[in-house]
Amino acid sequence: MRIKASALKLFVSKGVKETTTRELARSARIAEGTIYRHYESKDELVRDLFSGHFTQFTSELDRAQSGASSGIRDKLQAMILHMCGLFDSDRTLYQFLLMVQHDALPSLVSRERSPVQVIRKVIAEAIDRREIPEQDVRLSAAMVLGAVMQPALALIYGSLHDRMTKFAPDICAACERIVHVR
Amino acid sequence: MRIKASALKLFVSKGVKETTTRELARSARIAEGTIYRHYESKDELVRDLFSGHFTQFTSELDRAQSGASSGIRDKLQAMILHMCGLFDSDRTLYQFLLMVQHDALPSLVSRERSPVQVIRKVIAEAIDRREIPEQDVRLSAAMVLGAVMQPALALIYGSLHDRMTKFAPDICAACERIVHVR
Amino acid sequence: MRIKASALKLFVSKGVKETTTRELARSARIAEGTIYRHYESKDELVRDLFSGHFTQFTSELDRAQSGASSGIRDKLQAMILHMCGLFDSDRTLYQFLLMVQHDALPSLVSRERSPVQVIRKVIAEAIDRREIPEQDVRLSAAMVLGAVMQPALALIYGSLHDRMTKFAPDICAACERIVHVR
Amino acid sequence: MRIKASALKLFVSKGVKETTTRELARSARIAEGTIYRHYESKDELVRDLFSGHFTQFTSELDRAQSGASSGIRDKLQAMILHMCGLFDSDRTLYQFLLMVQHDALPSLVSRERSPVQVIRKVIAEAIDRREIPEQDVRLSAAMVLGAVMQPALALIYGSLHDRMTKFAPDICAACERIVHVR
DNA sequence: CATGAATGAGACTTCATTCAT
DNA sequence: TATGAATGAAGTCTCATTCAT
Repeated sequence: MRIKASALKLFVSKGVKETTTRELARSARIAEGTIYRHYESKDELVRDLFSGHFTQFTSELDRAQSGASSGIRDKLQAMILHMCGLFDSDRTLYQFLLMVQHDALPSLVSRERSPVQVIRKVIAEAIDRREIPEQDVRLSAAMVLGAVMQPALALIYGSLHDRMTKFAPDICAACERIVHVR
Repeated sequence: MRIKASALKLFVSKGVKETTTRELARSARIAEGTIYRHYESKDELVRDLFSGHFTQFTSELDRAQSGASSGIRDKLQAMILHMCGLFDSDRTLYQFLLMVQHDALPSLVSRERSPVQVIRKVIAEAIDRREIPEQDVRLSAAMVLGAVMQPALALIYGSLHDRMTKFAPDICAACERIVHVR
Repeated sequence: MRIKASALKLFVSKGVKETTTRELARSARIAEGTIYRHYESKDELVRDLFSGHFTQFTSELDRAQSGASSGIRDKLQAMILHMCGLFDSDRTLYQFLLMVQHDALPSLVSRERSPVQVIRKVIAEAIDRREIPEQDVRLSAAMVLGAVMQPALALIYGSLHDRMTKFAPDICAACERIVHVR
Repeated sequence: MRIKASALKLFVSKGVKETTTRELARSARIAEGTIYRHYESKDELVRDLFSGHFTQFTSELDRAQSGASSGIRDKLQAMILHMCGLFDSDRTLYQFLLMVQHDALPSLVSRERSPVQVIRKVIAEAIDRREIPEQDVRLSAAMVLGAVMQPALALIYGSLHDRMTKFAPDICAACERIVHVR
């Protein structure tokens, strides 16, 4: 729907609070009042948008991982490629997902089913399979996620250039080393 | 000063835009108008706060690094210990620094002198010294920073517990592997 | 529109700066915020009001003058009658026009097309037609305008009574003598 | 005193309401609080300033008039020269006196003893002496005042140039004709 | 379902005045 | 008596939300 797409773009580019309903309406080519036919409030729109995309992204990440062959190397690669691919194809959505970690949004998001959680699972299963040594799964998952997210930020703020997919191999290699593959 | 401390706490805990001057004044135990004897506007207060702490943090990180012996291992460790130590001693300030990367704040901050920049320098010098192989310095620095920042976020949002310093050794080890030490 | 009428009245009776948006809203029987759906700021409202009325008044004065037969006597009379008539029919508007000369409003108003300018033109043309002797047109126009404006002020402040139109004949005669008619 | 001189200048150049006590203090090279050692309030300062200068000006005008020989021609000339002289020597003060007629200041000023009142007296006495014909003294006095004030405004706003004294002879002649001298 | 002018609570800011030093 | 930081009432303006059309 046009509202969601406009809202996403505006929220990402100027922040949620600094996006007014007036701008939102203008950008979606609808009247201000019309927003309230679809959402009870601006807050509900925000919530809907965030949880929808967050849930979907988590599912996709999980699907990418489970679609890969059973080694951690392949699973890590699948997840990282998925994230880099999303960055390159829809940077706005990607940034939006990044926002979730910050602002006041984390409250909106379940800790149960989240990207980190998927990464944790992959690492935990690899440990179970003795592919990698015992380690603090939560810490490793956080570091892996960080090693993907921070380069994305660098791309966004211009200190890194090119498509993110180009960096995928190096990121994969680094993540393998983080979790002690081999 | 009481204004700065209160502002920092409020900005971190609820966001800049969602902190009103009224709350700020009440929290600092001053009248609302008094804010404006110290800062021209709320915006100026934000700017002052952000750039001040950001600059200081960057300098401290640089000092930590240069104080360490000349190997990259020691320098990485010094920087990571510094960041973990700051997290444990002043989590509010640390979170504030995290905000700088997101929101609309990055605009306030010079890309010239920033934490990543310090990390980049350390890596670049290690390459020059042949301690570690050729690599994309910008990418490596981003991944190292991510491997420190993301665990901090996990601590903040409660998926990781304990003092951050306890994780420092593991983070150091991971970062060394990221940049191919040995 | 109700806003303009209320604003005019209040600006005239208590001054621009001393009229608050709250009073303005109450007087126009609208909400304070509604003002800002019609004008970008209080300043814009002031500007709009002033320049609009000033321009219109200048045009009317010009029309009055050009509608009269070609002698300076008739033209002076037409202009003076127009001004006296306006005073009697809408004293508020007249006072508002007086304000334009003072306060800080003159800046808002073009020196190009103004009442004095119309009077100057009438005098200059009469000189060209040899109806009246050579003279400093700018000075004469100023004195003529003054001989109309000051009695209006006297009426406003109560040292002169009656309708202004009653004084028109005497004012006309005085103005003719100012510019040396015959 | 420095306060009065600074206040006069600021009030004239930007208006009373738009001059802040802070500016006033800075301009007078004193602390803001010090103003209140000399005046109970900003309002009192305004009142003091206005009525003081207004009274003094009225007295001077009266003195100028009574110092002249007994014909109306000389008395008019004396008054007009006095006003032109004041304009040329202290334009700020002159403008300030002009303000009195407008803004909300008239309330501050007695109708009893004012410049117009002096002019009225001169005209009334000339009528008594049969120098000039019967006429509406209040109207004539207003027109005379207008014929002096409006050129001053023209000088202030730049549509007339030169020193005002240069225009005095013409203004005198015009005023004589206004009141039917000869 | 759509519109968009109106609303009014509340945000940021200004400034005359006070008061401890 | 002078200072100037602090005050807080009041001003201008914003914006999510409502409602008559």
